[in-house]
Amino acid sequence: MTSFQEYRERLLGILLELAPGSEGETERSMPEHAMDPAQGPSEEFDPGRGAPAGLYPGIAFTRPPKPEMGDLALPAFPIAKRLGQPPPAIAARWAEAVRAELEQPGGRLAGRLASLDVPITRAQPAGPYLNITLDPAAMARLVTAAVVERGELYGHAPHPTGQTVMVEYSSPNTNKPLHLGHIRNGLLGMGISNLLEAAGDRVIRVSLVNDRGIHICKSMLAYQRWGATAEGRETPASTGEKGDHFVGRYYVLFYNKQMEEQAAYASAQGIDPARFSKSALKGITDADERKAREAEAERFEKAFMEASELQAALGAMLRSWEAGDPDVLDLWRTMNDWVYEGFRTSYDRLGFLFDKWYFESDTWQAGKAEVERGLAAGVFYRNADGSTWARLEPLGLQDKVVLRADGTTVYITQDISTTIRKFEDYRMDRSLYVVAAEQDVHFRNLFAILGLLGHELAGRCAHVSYAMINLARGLGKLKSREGTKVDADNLLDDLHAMAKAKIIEAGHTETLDAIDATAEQIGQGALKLYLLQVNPEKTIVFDPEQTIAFAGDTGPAVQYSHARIHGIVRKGLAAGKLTVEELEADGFLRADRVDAGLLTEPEERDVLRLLAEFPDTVMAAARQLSPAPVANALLELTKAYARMYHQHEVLKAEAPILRARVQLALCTAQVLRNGLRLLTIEAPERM
RNA sequence: GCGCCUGUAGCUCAGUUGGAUAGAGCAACGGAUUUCUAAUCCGUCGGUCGCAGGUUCGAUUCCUGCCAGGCGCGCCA
Repeated sequence: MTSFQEYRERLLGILLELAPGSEGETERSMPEHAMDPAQGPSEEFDPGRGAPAGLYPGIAFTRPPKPEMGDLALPAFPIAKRLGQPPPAIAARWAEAVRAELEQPGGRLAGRLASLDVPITRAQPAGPYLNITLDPAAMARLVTAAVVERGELYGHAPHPTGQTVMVEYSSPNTNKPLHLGHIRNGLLGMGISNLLEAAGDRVIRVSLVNDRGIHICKSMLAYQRWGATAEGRETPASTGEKGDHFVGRYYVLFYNKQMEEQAAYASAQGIDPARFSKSALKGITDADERKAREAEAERFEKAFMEASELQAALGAMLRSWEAGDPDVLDLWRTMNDWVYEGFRTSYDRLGFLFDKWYFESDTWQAGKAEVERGLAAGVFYRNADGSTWARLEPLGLQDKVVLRADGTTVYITQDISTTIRKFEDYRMDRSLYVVAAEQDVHFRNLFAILGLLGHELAGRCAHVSYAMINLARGLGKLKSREGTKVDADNLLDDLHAMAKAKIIEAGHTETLDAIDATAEQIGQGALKLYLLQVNPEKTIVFDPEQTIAFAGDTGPAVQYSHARIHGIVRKGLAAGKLTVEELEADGFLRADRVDAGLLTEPEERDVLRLLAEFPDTVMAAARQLSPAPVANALLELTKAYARMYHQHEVLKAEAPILRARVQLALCTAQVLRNGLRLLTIEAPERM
């Protein structure tokens, strides 16, 4: 069984042998690319390797701009450059050589061209390109057979790479519920993990929970002070809230109380805090004046923090926690358990999976030991005030605190030891951190510090950065404490309701026995494909009303195509156009009942081409560590399929064509399903 | 001020290690089908690829500078 990719590589090799100048030029062209030390490191982690390294490295098939020009194109530029001749002349000579071989199969290549699974029917020069047209019937047979044979693995690399990659994502805080930003993060993490697996890597999915630190103490302190009701302390069970929302409410409460405290402090000092608001600062046009005001704001903030009773209590609580105070630890465990229960519910709903959970509370102390090592090694130094710093200036970064003056750890301290722990646990070849771009500097610092400490693993770590989601209409950044976040659970509920309303409106309630399950799949499909079709480095502007839609380039449109294909098969069976005996267990038609060679309509060939290229897209996406190419390929396939079935009726066609079209539809459904699964989106069979 | 990211049609985005005439969706307008599920299809309209240089046979893509927006430059995480 040959895949289109294997076929194409074989064809490329043969065509290059027929290229002008190939006999004399090969020896000279080999060495310069054969050993390029600069390529070494990137090669090691490149999941999409296997590009044809022929006689002319760097030459590869492209696609002609119009289908009638051919199926594949080779640019003649590299050869033209080497031979010092104009590209069109090269292309013309090349095409002539290919034609001669086609007409006399016993020639130079001993009939290799003629023995290909898919014969060439035309080789034509077009300007600087050699355009190749393939036999459509053979092409259709090859592509459908590949999809049928590989089934749910179509798009996956045929061989494992032997590489193990860890992907960390989600990484929530235990004091606030998940918001839209976490969904983007989780989708990227899941998508990248799925893609690397498809490329043949072994992937370990981990979540690192931020379950300790001064910010966690905020919800704890708030609960300790204001969590009592007449009936005693309230709990998620007593209020009926989801655990993470319950704790998040106390986090917001702390914030609000501290704002009150700040207002009181300001008025006692005779200061108007409105002077320091974002809008007030923005309103100052004079640069010097604004700088002065910002400095003033900073001084005020610092003075308040020093005077704040809440801040002092927070610091005391953190020290108690680090000292192992049983009461504080008890409260901490109780509240964290509430949060985890809430998280579990949300992750299950979204389909996010993890192989391993790391908790900063388990690793932070080992970070202190690493700090001691760094001090001993002279890569860290202690400041006069007692704080400990990593010397990063020689590396072009700024020195970084690794231990506070009071001896407590900071964020990066525990990340040092967590990273080491991860490598001890899994000995992976590579460790990826899917974390927002706000933390670019943090990861540069982290990897630099690990390197300074002499850890070889530093070179195996990489930060997969992505941009944040902004809200349309000036709602601002998705931060939870201001209360302007887009809460994940609420958003999913809204989408579910919208999808359900649409099902009811369309009158599909009678054919659907699981309306709620389907509505959930569609609502999530809309959100997930919307978020995944844009490249990670791009900021997403989120407008719930305008951007989550069910028509056009959307998840539901992809799901709809998938559902309709199943509808056609159901209808074909019901109408006696197809029989159950013809269907294999995997859902495809039996090979001896189908001749895909009958699929020669232009719209059918468009679909076949996209099916053929799907594995390329998956590999490219894995290489780019971005699910976006897959999302966009699915949308393209969906549109091509919709055009096709609109123009060429399946069930009313003559029996042989009917079966060929059903098989093509089934292949399309398979690829849509495979792609959607890479994106953590479900593919309903009815909607 | 310094660093990173982004800038493509009115809006939201694609654009495959630099390749042929830069593509979708939405919106607007006009059409198709008493359906193989209208969550569909066809057509029209819409572009100085932020600006200016440079490298190249060839630049939306690579380099430099500038402009605009975002993020970061915490003993927060």
